[in-house]
Amino acid sequence: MKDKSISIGELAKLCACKVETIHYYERKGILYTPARTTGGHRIYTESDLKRLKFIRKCRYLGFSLEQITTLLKFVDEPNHFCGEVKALVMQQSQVVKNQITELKKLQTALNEMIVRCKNEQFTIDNCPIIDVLFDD
Amino acid sequence: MKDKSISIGELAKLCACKVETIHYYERKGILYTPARTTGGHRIYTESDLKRLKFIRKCRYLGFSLEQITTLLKFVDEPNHFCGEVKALVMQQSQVVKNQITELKKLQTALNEMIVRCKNEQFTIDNCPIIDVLFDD
DNA sequence: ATAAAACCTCTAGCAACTAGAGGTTCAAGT
DNA sequence: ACTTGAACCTCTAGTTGCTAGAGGTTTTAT
Repeated sequence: MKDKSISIGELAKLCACKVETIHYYERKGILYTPARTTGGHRIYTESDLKRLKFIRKCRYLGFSLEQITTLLKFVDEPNHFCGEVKALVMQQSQVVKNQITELKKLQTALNEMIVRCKNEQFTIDNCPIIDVLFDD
Repeated sequence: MKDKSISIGELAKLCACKVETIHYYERKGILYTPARTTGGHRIYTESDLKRLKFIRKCRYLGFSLEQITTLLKFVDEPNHFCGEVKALVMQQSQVVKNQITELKKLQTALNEMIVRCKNEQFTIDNCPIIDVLFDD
């Protein structure tokens, strides 16, 4: 019997998330509703663990729960092709690329502001940073 | 009279935001409660416009409304120093820097996944991307 | 005068959780 | 067997920064 049962607390620890997050995923239908003890506590299996780890890894990679739902559908249903997965990953890669581009612009703007401030003892009236922020 | 009055709709257009966003900022206390017409419509001034543009620019730069509240306090109150502003900007710069670092890691991971997929006709059972996502 | 656009307030929704109240069950130690 | 405390249960509401809609009033243009 490799399918030993796992409590929700253990599962949370193993996946580095909170118990409430697991509840939340269950409510959202992204995790299967697990078996229960007679007292009503949730009982998870290795396969639930695998699924939750998958979800958490995807979240880390920036996928939305909606995208993850799609990815899991690919996994759960037969007759899906690698290309469908690849398309999703490429889309996400593009999103991340755009985010990086935007953030680099911000970084430049912020750093320019910082170097402008020659004297930290100046009052706000003479603060070149504030001036920049007020500029159109 | 340079202080011509501005309607909320005009203000929204001038600041490239929605009317509801202005309502929201007012509720949050980040914009002053404006004068009203006898009928109850909000009347804004040039100075409100300047303030909202400041807020929007800060938002674009990634500052939270809480941080913006602090920045505006520096502006509104006397006896603040440039150094306080600089500290906030430097903090934000660091946040952005960390975000970029994280996103670059994600980008690498995603791109590695993409190049692994040699054949888009493979079914999910043979999908190396899915394998990666299931890996610890 | 009328019609349409713009405005008003209030409530609820989004993502992806997080936190808390108030109560029950489980596991370990005696 | 009993007790205690940790872990669990459900349910509701909060977070951030808006956005959308209902249902009604005011303003503006013709």
